[in-house]
Amino acid sequence: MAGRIMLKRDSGKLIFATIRDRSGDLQLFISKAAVGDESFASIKKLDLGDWIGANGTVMTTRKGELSVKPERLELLAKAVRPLPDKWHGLNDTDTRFRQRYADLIVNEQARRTFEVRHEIISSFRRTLHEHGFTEVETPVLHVESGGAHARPFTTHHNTLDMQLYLRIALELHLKRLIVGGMERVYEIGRIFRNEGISTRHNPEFTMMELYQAFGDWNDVMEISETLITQAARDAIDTTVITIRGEEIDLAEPWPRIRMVDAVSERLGQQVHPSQPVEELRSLAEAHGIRWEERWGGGKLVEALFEALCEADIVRPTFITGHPTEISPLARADRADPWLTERFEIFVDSRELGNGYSELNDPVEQRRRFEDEQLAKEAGDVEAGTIDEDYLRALEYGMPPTGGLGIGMDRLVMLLADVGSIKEVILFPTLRHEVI
RNA sequence: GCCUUCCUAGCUCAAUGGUAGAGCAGUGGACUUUUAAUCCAUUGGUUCAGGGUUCGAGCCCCUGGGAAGGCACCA
Repeated sequence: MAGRIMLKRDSGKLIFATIRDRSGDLQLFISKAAVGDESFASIKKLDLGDWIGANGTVMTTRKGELSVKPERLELLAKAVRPLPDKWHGLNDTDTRFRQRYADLIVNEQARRTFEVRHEIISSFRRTLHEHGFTEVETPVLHVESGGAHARPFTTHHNTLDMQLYLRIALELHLKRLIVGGMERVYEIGRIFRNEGISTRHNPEFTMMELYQAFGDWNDVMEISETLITQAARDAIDTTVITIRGEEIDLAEPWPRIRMVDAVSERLGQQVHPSQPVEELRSLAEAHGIRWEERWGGGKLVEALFEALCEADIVRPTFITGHPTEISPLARADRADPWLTERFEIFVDSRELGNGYSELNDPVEQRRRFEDEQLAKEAGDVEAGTIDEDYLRALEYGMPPTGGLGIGMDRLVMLLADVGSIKEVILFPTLRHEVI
């Protein structure tokens, strides 16, 4: 067997060493008599952190610990740097994130978190496979930056001499594949947003997006529950998690609340994006929201929701019926053109996912893009532009489709029960280290 | 970008403005059944960097760097 020396207890002619590989810890019982004087002397010189290989027999010590008694022991790789404190581990977040290798060596918690991450992602792939979805890969380098409200990273291709954007969403390419007749596609991929860094935001993060032809928002809400509940079973062996001290069973149906109803209930008066914008502005002002001139009723309703309702959401909840104004790619509600057939999944006040019945009318989509373009020209740096190729795709005919996006990093945070996104990303974005 | 807090040995942490320390790791020694082994001895410092105040600064002040949390933005 092979492993890294994590602990060493030297009692003269007998050395106990705890070695670790990815499957766990094992004790070596190294007897001077069994390995010979010369070899024993070199084993005495081994340090914590060294990688060794050993051949021997399985035995039990007097205290009953299963051990291996080596006849031969080989140094595989020397650790020149000392390991962090064997008892206290590595606490300094700066060192833990910059030197993740050291963090993983000594912190069990860090190893577990990334195992949970792996189990969640592979669980998603299994569930989606069972539902007949095809995994695809779409470009990271985009000519147009679309599919979400976010500031992109820009880059440049030398030979083509063209400006490119790192993708901020997977959406528009995946829906092109629905036009192409692939019917059920998904991608789990990295996206990039040139925005602030916080406990919930990293400039590059992992998104799962799926699109299902002949489905709508109700179908993808159902898939959301299935994906996440099954991921919990696979990754942490339970669907019951504790959020803010409250025990919550993910397997129970998630409440569905319309955004306008949540705000109305909170305010004690009906709110709707169709009402005069002045009324909504004064409501916003009454609650300390700094609104902007270009905001319509829809944006104001969203701002009210964020200010008044978001903080109170603990258990997974579908907030539905987002205003059309803030949902340029979602199909309008068949019963209310001011709202869309859209939902966001909120858990513990954080947005975890987003989905809707996709807008598949190229004429209506062009109108929405034009509104985006106007907002961009008016100074909204996150607004999109008119993606002519996407419109051309829609003109070939996109079947009615339901779409869903889930922020994988935040899902890992939820199930692994860690408070910072840096804990679920192996190498989070940090400033330059001054050495 | 803003606010608050933090940065001392390889790691985890101490140190009223008055000689920079402990535990672990390392080094030397004792020990053939340990479990963070134990015991004896011992090495190790540009106190994040630079400036200032002071007889004297790890500690007070200023500037810069990095981190964490919060706010803003967002998923």
